[in-house]
Amino acid sequence: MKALPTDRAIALVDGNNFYVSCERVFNPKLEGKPLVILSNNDGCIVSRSQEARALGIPMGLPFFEAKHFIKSHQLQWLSSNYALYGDMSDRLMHVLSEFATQQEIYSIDECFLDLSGHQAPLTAYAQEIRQRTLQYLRLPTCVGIGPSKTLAKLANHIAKKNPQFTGVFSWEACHPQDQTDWLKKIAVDEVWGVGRKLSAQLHQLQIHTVYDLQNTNPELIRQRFSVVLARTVHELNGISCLHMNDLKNMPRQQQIISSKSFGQVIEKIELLQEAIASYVCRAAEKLRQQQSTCQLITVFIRTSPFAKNSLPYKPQITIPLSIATADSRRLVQAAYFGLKHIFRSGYRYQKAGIILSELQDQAQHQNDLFSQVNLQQSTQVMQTMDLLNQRYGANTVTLASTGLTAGNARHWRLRANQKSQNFTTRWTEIPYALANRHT
DNA sequence: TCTGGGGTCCTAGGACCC
DNA sequence: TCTGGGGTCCTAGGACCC
Repeated sequence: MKALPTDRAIALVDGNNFYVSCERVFNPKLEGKPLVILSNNDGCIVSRSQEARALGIPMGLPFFEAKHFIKSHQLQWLSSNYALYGDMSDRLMHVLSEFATQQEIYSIDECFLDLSGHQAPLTAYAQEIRQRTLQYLRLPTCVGIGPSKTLAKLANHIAKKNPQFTGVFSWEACHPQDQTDWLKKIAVDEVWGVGRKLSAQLHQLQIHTVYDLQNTNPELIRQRFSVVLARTVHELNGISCLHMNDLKNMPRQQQIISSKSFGQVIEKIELLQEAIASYVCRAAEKLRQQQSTCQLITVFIRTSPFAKNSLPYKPQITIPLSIATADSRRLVQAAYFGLKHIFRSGYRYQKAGIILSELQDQAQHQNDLFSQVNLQQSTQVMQTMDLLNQRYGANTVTLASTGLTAGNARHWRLRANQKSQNFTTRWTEIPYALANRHT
């Protein structure tokens, strides 16, 4: 039994049931009730309150399989409201940023903080962090602290599952024998980077607990699996291999995806075209926001993987662009070209999407000598479009190809039957008392 | 009837070249 | 006509994450 090193300290802070908590901030009536938040299309359950978990509702469950709880246990449900969660996330990250010199935002509801060099005990400091987010934003959080990111994640898991720690667990504050006990108690599939497939294979090698994996030769793991899992073994031993990517040295995003399931299956290419065009427009807007251009666009369409009595078909095609671009019109053109190639009639399509990749910095843009495209004009048109949409709301101006059919008639539109208001991002929807103050 | 969306990284294998 | 190995680059697909 050897103690984990203490020279480095990384904290993982994350919001408890983040989406649920965001909704409860603005609707306290939801407090103490079983509540679930649904994915796009009201398809799956993506966030559950403690009370909903207690009913045995697992993460990711298709909503229709949980609907009976609405009657039997007054289960409350909401469609997801990403504008709200995104905005609350920004606020949370800002509050947390004040507690460390280095912060890496890892997902909408969690970030790493580098606490190396801080005075022990770190658990007290972590409690302070929790108090602050609760006081400023009414968002409950948990904190896990360890010498590597992987151990910090694991510590966070322990903090969350064991109420006696009141939301904070730190390896450094833990006796070496207790450290070992925890590692022996936790299943290997809880480790960050070990998913379903890997854990099944690890079980075959008699590696069942975190402790087992920690004490396997990383070289052997590298040969049998990959460098990624070997790195995880090092991390579990307190040797930090995954470094902090804070905002300053954040690598640029490498691809932008926009895809969605349809409200109902569609069979006509015209409707697919509308959907694809609107996905391209959204992705291209993101592309311009980060001041990039792209060189490749991938289009994919697919039938439902769950449909029992129809053939599966899920083609995709990647179209190279002669010049890197961020012009929605050119991207839509290319996407249509691809769609025509892969489309086959007679199938019931349930989902489509596009991926922009080979992203480049707009500044390094190279124009093709032989191209007829007037770059400057293209940039101006796109800038104007983005500006109008920013000022007057999304989709004020868009390409005709995204469908001129009146709103609800668009078959491919999402279902979102029960969405809360945009409490923090739209003047017209912020809570009354607050709105009054500003008028 | 109803089953999410948006990312990252790595690897194996094919094409091509010398 | 027969016959080789090694390197690089690219892509598709798989695994993982939230």
